[in-house]
Amino acid sequence: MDSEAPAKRPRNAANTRAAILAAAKALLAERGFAGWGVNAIARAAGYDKQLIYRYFGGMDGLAEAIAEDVSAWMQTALVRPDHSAPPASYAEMMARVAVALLDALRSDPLAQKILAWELSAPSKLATAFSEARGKALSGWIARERGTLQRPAGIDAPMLNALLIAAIQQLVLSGAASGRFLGLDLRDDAGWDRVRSGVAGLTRAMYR
Amino acid sequence: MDSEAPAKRPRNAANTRAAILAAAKALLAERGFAGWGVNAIARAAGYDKQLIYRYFGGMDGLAEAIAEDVSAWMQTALVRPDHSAPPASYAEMMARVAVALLDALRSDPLAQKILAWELSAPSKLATAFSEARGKALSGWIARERGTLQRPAGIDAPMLNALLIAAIQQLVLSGAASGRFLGLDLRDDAGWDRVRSGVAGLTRAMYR
DNA sequence: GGCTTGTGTCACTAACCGGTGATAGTTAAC
DNA sequence: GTTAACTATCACCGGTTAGTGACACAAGCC
Repeated sequence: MDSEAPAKRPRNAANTRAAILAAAKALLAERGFAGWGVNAIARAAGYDKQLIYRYFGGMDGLAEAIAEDVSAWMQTALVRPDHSAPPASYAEMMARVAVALLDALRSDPLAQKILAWELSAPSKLATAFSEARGKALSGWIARERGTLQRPAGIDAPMLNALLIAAIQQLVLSGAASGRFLGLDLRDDAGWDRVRSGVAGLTRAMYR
Repeated sequence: MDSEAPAKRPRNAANTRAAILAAAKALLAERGFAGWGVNAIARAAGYDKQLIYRYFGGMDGLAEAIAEDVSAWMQTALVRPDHSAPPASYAEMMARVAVALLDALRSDPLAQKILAWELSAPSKLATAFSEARGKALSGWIARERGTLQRPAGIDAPMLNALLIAAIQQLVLSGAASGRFLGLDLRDDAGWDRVRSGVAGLTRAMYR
């Protein structure tokens, strides 16, 4: 019976730091940034909040650590699946990138919460993440583009920004309320419609 | 010298109610929903928070009152300026609607904060406002469309939703951080670029 | 053995939050 | 003038927050 023993954990600063970081990320992904603070995180991690100050220097440092973490993950996540045929045109390439971004965002509640945070309040985590995301995205597009000709006479960066903005907004709205204007974003059928809409829109842009 | 007199205000329930409502809206528009609560609102309005409970039944009622207020305003705000020529094509119509929506949203911090709130947490104010906004928008488009032919073979509601989603996201990002991906949204030059991008995109959609 | 360093917990503060009951002051009806 | 209803304020409650100082314990070093 070890039910009475206070569960002697081995003391290890690295492990503890990682556990706090994981708990902070999980809490942010689950419940968003409302009520995201030292008390809740320490409680969820099972450690005293004092350790958040000791290992991260407070919430700001913790937020930075999360931003680094997520950014690093994103750099590796945004890649074309091996051996898939390279895109035949700029329009085709952007259509693929857009749909891939949509699916990646939709399956990542943590990124959603950070994006929503970005829109609600300027913060260290938000801006750091925003810049990292921008770099990862443009690097991804540049890699995918390869030697493809960018269409002439068109403000392609602007159109791409509009496309990505639309995707972000739809993912955030879908996660928050399950719909956007008339669209039903609660099940895969709705998202299939969005995917084909995004693909069609991209081709129309660069036709 | 009335500097010592406690500024005897005439007692008037209607005035007080309006003052509280105005303070609540102003506070929400300025600082967003973080820290938006009875204490801050009562302090800003210059009345005791008890009156919020008496006149609105609490924060929920106050939020509903704001939603009604903003919805009513929106119904009247989304109209084509008098005597402007009716649009010649569906594409032209949607381009105008999109740019008008962009400008309207951009000049309304309160609507921005409510939209951002919608994305962060489901709430009565958010959902009520969301539905009202949807109705106002579709009504507006229907009115503007008049007898124009909707393009065939195209999922127009989907494309319009993407367009509006992009606009919303850009306005929110611009207000929060002044930029989106590579775009600079801090001054009118950046927004001019967005406007022409939106107009071009709309025409490309419905070409 | 003793001692230092690192790890983790506890207890406490001051400030804020939403919410409520009692009370004072004003107005209006009678 | 008296009384009743309305308007507004105050003082407090329990709970939560961020942040800090003091303490207990473990590991390793000498």
